[in-house]
Amino acid sequence: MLKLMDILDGTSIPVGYRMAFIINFYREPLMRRMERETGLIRPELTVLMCLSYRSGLNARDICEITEQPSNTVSRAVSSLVEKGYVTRTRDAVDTRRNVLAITADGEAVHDRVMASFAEAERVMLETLEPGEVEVLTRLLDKLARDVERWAPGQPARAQGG
Amino acid sequence: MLKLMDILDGTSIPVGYRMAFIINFYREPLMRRMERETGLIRPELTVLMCLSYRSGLNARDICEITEQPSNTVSRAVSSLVEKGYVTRTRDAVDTRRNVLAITADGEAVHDRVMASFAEAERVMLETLEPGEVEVLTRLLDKLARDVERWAPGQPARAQGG
DNA sequence: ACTATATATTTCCATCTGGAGCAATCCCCT
DNA sequence: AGGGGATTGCTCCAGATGGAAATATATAGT
Repeated sequence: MLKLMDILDGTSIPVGYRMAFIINFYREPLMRRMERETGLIRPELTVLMCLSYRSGLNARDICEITEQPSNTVSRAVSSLVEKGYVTRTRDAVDTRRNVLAITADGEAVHDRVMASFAEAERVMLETLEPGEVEVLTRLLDKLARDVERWAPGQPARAQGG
Repeated sequence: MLKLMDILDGTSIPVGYRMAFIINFYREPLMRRMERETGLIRPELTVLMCLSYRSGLNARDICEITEQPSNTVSRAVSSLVEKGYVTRTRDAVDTRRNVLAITADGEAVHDRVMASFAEAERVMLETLEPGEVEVLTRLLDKLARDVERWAPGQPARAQGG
């Protein structure tokens, strides 16, 4: 059966296409499962990840870290507050700010989701030798670290997964 | 400045996350530029790519090749027909079918878009040694070819880029 | 103190996208 | 020939998402 992968085989974007292809089959199903099982959607996970890494950020900080638009972050935060995964308290000094913090429930769901992603990655990488995984990681890291140079100015969109 | 990449550094999904990160900064800006400059959106490019590779497919074929839902393909085809990039003619034998073909204009815009993607990839890969690019391509291909084993049953969503 | 500007967050609106279901057509079997 | 199920393509609707504008608050300059 003809698959997109075969069509792409002949194109002049061997790396970009394979990566896009792999990510489509890695991230999207995981996102769907996360949504089904936890009710979280992508921007919400992104916010949880940021707050899990560093509590006390505000929405603006998260916008800058993740390069997501402010309305997306705002919605995600509101939803997470409703769900009890995040607390939002007005900053006494600058009352424009809302200081955000992850709750114990939020940490729990975050850890659960991340563990399932890790497991999916483990399965995906079973095809490769340990040495190959190491090389792949190193090369991807090199590209990712260099993003400022090659990314066309404007940032990306969705994160997570 | 703290970036998502730094947060991800500590997670247990080193490969998936770096790939997602890279793709976000590679594909999404290219898609935006394509939309701005040619008026095409992602599913439309996907259809053009299929028809450029093999003319005479119908919408169902494209659904199966790209694993996109039928309504997405249907919309893309209608839009492409309106734009003059694709022709749609009822199959005389099976009048349920619409036989699709790419036009000269369609080929032209397809080639233009793909060339710009290739150029972006070239720039992105400048960081790596030629040998590294080769290794990276080989490893990604290994993963992509193995997708049936590790992908969680249900397919992905967006293609292109 | 007052105005102008900057910043944080939210709201409004338009678009993209997928799921479910529908209408037309075809194919197989009797 | 005709009925039942499969196949093709499309429409309806709901959700996710971003751009731009609106709102509220803070800060700087005079």
